[in-house]
This record gives sequence, C-alpha cells and structure tokens, in this order.
Amino acid sequence: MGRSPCCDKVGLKKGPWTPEEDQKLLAYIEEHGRGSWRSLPAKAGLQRCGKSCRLRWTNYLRPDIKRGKFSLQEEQTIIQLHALLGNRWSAIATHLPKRTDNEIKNYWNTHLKKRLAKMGIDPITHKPKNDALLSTTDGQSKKAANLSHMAQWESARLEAEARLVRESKIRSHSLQHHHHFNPSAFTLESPTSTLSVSENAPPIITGLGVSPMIEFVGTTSGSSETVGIVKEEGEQEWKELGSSSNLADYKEGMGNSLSSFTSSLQDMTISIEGGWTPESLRPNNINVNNVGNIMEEGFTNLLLNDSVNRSLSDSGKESDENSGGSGDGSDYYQDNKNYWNNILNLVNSSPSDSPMF
DNA sequence: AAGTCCCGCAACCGCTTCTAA
DNA sequence: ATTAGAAGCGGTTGCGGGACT
Repeated sequence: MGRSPCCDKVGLKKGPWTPEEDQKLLAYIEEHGRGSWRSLPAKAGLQRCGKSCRLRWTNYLRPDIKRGKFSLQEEQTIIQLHALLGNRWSAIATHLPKRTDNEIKNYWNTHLKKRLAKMGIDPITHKPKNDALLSTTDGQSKKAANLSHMAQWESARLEAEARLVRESKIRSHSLQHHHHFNPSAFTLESPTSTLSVSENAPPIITGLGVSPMIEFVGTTSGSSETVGIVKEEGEQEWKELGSSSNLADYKEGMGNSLSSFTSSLQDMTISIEGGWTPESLRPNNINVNNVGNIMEEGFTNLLLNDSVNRSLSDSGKESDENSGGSGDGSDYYQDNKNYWNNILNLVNSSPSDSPMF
C-alpha cells in the first residue's frame, strides 16, 4: 500500500490559504458536507490536495473551533494530560473539544514545554532534570526543594490519572445503572470493557473533570424521547437538549471522549506485581489485561482515596481562581479545587520564587 | 531607520491506522 | 485474509511579525 500521491501532483497550490480559497472550501462543505477529501478539491474548485483541504478545515475553518489565548484551566488540562498521555495530541484534544490537536501541540511546544523546562522539569518525563538538581547554588536546601517539587509534580500527575479513571468509572457506572438511553448510541467498546444497561433508572451520564463539564443529568419523565440536560463548563445555566439531534451531538462527543480514553488505556502495559511506583503507573507499563481490574480495584481506590484524603487535609487553603466548585461542599468539588490548585502552584510559580532558582 | 534575532503559528511531510472491497 | 485507498496523527518546517540592537 503505497503512500497517497495527492500532494505530489504538479500544479497543486501549497502554502498559506487565501480568503478566497477558504470561502470556496467553506461554501462547499456547508452545501455538500465533507464527503471524500480526495475528491473535494476538484468539486470545490480548489487547486489543493485533499489533505491540505482537510487540514485547513479541521485546524482552522471548522465552526466549532475556539481560537485565541488558552485559559489557565486549559493550560492545566494540557499539562496534566501530557504527563499522562505523552505527545498524543489528538487524545489530549478530545478533552479540550474546541481546540485542535495542532493548536495544542503548538501551544505545548512554544509555551508549556519551555515553562516546564524553566522550572527544571523535563517536559518529556515530567520529572526534575538532574542538571537542575546539580546546578543549584545552595546544595542541600535546593536539592530538598527540588525533591519536594518533584513529589508535588508526581502527585499532580497521579491525580490526573486518577481523574481520568474516575471519569471513566463514573460514566461506566452511570451507563450500567440507567436507562432511557440507547446504549447503541453510546457504545464503549474496548477489549476491556463491555457495558450493559439496566432497566429501571433514569440516565445520568456525568462527564466530570478535565473535559468541559458536560453532564447528562436526566430525562424528562413520562416522555418517550430521550432528553438530556447539559451544563457546559463556565456556564451557569443548565440547558435542555430537547432535540434528539442536539443530544446525539453530545452523545457523540462523549463517545469520542470515552473511546479515546479507553484507547489510551489499551496502550498501557503495566506490571503491578512489584508494587506500585510512580513509574509503574506511566503509560507503556500497564498491561491491558489488567486494566479493567486495576481500574475497579486497587488503582482507582488507591488514587481516589489518596486524592480525597489530600483534599480533606488541604481544605483550609483557599483559591478563588478555577476552583471548579459550586460551593455545595461536595467531595468532588473540593477534590477538584485542590487538584487544580496543586497544578496552579507548580505552573504559576515564577522562577524568582521557585526554590529552584 | 535598518538589520538581525526570536517566537508563534499555519501548513506540510511522511508514517500509521482505519476501512471497505 | 489481503489489499489499496483514505483519513488520522505527530514531527517538523518556514513564513510573518514583533522585539531587540
């Protein structure tokens, strides 16, 4: 199977897109949908290869793209997910639905990577660099501070993992206990997961945490049509998704997110026989055959208990920014708040007040 | 004001994965 | 099961603009 020669064809335009080209592409997709990218350029009257059109559409012209500066929370999400998933930009992008993988990748390479490097943290391994430890002027105290920093960072990273597991678990749990919700529209198929749906409860599909908060909280009673109620992150009001098409869109988004997460789990190979270490929790050290059990037993409990404990012990600390809390005092919100604070403290610590500098 | 450097981002390249025949 | 085409993905490049000298 040879490579597609589409971009090698003579006469095809390369380089920056002109407004006219954008308009042609937009107009064509609005009228005909995406269809086959290969045949699209000719039909749309563009002297571009299909690949170029696809990229232009997915990275720039798509109407559901959020452009502009990344919020603090988005930054944090990227850092955490990168610690967990590595350079898997598309997987990371599924948790930032309005951002493209390309944009996230660029942002990581141009901003976040450098910031971590400044903090003395290896942006690849997310651990303090040896040279950062050795180059300090005040041997012992700096080294201790670095180790503390490392512990905090590792802790934050583990919490990110716990968070993903928790998301998966909550969603899975909800799917198993609720109905009025067509499971075929919300499949989660992976080698480690087979979902069943029971008969007697209303659907509550709750997406928590890293991804924008889209929560399916119920159905209107007595209606044969599935109606979801959603709240997106940053919004105060719950929205009712009365139309099946809107709901389907949300379901699709959630499904993508879930499948992405499960696929990321599939890549993990782990051995827990030697006990838990931070390294053993890294991707590629997780055996896919154990993932289901791990998630249901030790892994989730270990991390969630730890997270809750930490939240409780830290509950005296306050931060107004990105607390993610609604003020209802639930463990989740407290957990969420401390979780973000943890990252905030690391990311926002300027070189001048960092013990490393 | 002119030249140089640096940074951010859009786009490209080439490999991998998916899908349908 | 095999194959070829299409799409997806991540690494990299190069251009444009702002900062600096």
